[in-house]
Amino acid sequence: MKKTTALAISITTGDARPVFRQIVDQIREQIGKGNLPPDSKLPSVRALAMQLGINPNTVSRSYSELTAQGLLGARRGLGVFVLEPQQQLSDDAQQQKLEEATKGFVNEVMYLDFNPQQIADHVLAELNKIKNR
Amino acid sequence: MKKTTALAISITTGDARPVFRQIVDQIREQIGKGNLPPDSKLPSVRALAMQLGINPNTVSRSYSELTAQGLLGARRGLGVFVLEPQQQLSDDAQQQKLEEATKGFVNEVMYLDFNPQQIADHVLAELNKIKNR
DNA sequence: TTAGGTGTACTAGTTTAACTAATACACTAC
DNA sequence: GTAGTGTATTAGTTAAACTAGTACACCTAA
Repeated sequence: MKKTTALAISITTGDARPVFRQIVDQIREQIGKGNLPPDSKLPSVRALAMQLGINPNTVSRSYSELTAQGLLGARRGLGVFVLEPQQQLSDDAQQQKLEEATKGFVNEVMYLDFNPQQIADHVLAELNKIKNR
Repeated sequence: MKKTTALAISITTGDARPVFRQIVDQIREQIGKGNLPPDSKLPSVRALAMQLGINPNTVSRSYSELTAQGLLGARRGLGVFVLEPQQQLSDDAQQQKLEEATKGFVNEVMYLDFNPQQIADHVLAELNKIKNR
């Protein structure tokens, strides 16, 4: 039987993001870094809920969102697994997503005392840390 | 007497961001693009509230936040003005802000079918559009 | 001095998203 | 049949966001 991979995530009180969003973001990050390879099994919604001290429905919501994004696959009676990377969005939708994300990011960093090249280099460095690219 | 600069912003229903946050972000963007040069006068909280169909307290909240960020200066009886750019954050706080913003951005774009260089180039292009850098 | 326009602050109420709790059902492997 | 798994629903609570109303302090022009 498939062994569950430990999930090194936590909830931060004071984080502006809702709890379910924090879970979504951290799991994406773990997958992106290769700490959760395809086919690995995640903790059950009840187990992760106990680990994080939250309600199983909240965990289920996070898993549902990641499933909708194509990162996870859930099977009743069996559990939740990391999927092989597969693209859910059309080319247009991806371009739009990139535009939107970039706009938000630029809005956050535009007034910092870094020049554009420094910021772009920093983004490139962080992206290059993601193993599966 | 100083003339009020028209403010080309709007509220988007369905946007996940709260209304006051949308206003903050759009004013930052207008300033960043040079559409609101230093010393220009923004609409009063009552006028902008009417323009956007929201409560003056909500506008006041947005203006307060931008004032705290050092982008705007408010004077009772006179109005709200764009300030000369000045840095509010220490070097460490700026570095931290860049790390945090980059992490969020990377989380959003990591699974798109673009390579790191493409994404970094796109960020650089958007940053170079901001005139005051 | 007054009127009109400006920002700021407070109280009270409403709305809505997020979360919890409980429960029940469907699926799977043993 | 049992234990463990995901999924869904209902009901309740909490807190953030927003509105409405009101009042006060400041500023300029007349």
